[in-house]
Amino acid sequence: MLNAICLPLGMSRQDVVKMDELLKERFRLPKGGTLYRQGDAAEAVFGLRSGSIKTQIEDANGQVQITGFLLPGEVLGLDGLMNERQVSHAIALEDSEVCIIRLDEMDQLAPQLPSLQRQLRRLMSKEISRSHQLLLALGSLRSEQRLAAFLLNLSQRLQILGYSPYEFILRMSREEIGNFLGLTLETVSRLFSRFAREGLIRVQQREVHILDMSGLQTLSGTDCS
Amino acid sequence: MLNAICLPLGMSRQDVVKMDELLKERFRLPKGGTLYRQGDAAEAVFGLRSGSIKTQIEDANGQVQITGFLLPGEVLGLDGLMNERQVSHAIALEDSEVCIIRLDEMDQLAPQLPSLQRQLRRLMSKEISRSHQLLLALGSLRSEQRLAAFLLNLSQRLQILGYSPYEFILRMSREEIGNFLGLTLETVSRLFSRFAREGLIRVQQREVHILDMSGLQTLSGTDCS
DNA sequence: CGTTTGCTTGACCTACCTCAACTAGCGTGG
DNA sequence: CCACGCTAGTTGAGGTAGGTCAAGCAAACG
Repeated sequence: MLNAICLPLGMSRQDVVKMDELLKERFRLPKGGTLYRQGDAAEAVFGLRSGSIKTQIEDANGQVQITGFLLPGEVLGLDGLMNERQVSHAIALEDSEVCIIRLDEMDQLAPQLPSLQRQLRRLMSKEISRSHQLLLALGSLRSEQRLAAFLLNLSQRLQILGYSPYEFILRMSREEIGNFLGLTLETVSRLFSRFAREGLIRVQQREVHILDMSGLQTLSGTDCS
Repeated sequence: MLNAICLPLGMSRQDVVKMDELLKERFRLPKGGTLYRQGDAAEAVFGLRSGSIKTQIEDANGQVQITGFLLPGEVLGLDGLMNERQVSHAIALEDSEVCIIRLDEMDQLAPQLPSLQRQLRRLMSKEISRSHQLLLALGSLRSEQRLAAFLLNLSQRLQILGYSPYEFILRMSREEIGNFLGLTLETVSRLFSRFAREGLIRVQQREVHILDMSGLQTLSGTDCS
């Protein structure tokens, strides 16, 4: 049941049993703790079981870009499989728990578990298209649209996890949101205030209430799909 | 020899022979032709053998974002493996030739060819970190840095293919470059003129000569790595 | 050889950034 | 428990990078 959180999709009963082998290894990560750093050896991917984690890359000048905020059930470390080196940092936004999926173990199980390979492929593909979506946002949406889309995305993912899509706690700071969306913290703050003033949301510190979901969708340009 | 272009890295001799099976299917694509469209069934990935291709996504409002310019030896369609549906368009920038790698065929070969799976994994991982890099560019670089980085990246990839890194023909319009980098065509044009004025490059229409590689590197912020 | 398409350049504008001051929580130690 | 300091967030004023609009030009194309 809980295993489903790690690599959830389309597996037979006995496959899941075999999977158990892979997922036996767990790891607790305190708030602010680093799961891995850019340059580390990458011999595993990680399934987030609880908590939340940000991933970020850093260029030669120390310029940082957050590439994702991960929620339980999501998988990280997929970008490190190219050269078995991590190319990003993964930092816990709150106390978190991950399971470790070692690649060599996975490859040993592969012949008996073709669905596992396909599953990993699907996850990687999803991450590719997710970051392409993000490119669209950074490349061509205006600030208000970016933040609206960000909130809606978060809301949706929390709903999938069984939480209310209408009220939630942001695990990240304004600065982190801004960095992620290619904006400054001031702009993010102003937008929160403005959205609240316009009755779209209610916000108090990191607690967000979505009052007008379809209003946000209209704003983000996501609704007419 | 030419097969190496399709899935090049780290394979034994006999593995390559088996690979041949997979790659027998070729396809010619005229300039402007569409290899696949968003929504198409995705049962294969494609290796670009010659020419160049752009990939782009389109949102509900028709907003387009180019996510990549592909050169020979590079693989596309990796973002469609999530739901066996293409999530992007692939359009030829010039007459091109692709080889087709069907996923079901690949999965059949998988038991005999574990390296193939690993190779695909590496390619997908590379695409993930490439788009994360791109996020960094769109999120936090200034226009001049983006264009400089773009030119350097192109130059590098062409050099790997055996072409001169100092002079090449852009296969894409100013508008396409602008869209890719999150800028307008006017800004791109102005930057080309400015780079030329400053002696960094010589540019005449789509023909680019890089005169001061390290100058470009300094500008892009890539040099001090 | 005219038409179309892509590129350049200029003038102006605005969305977002920068800088700065102020405020609210929140943890810590006296 | 309060006072203090610290960090995160808010808000304002003003500046600027890059967008928009518009005109002109050069290649490419039928």
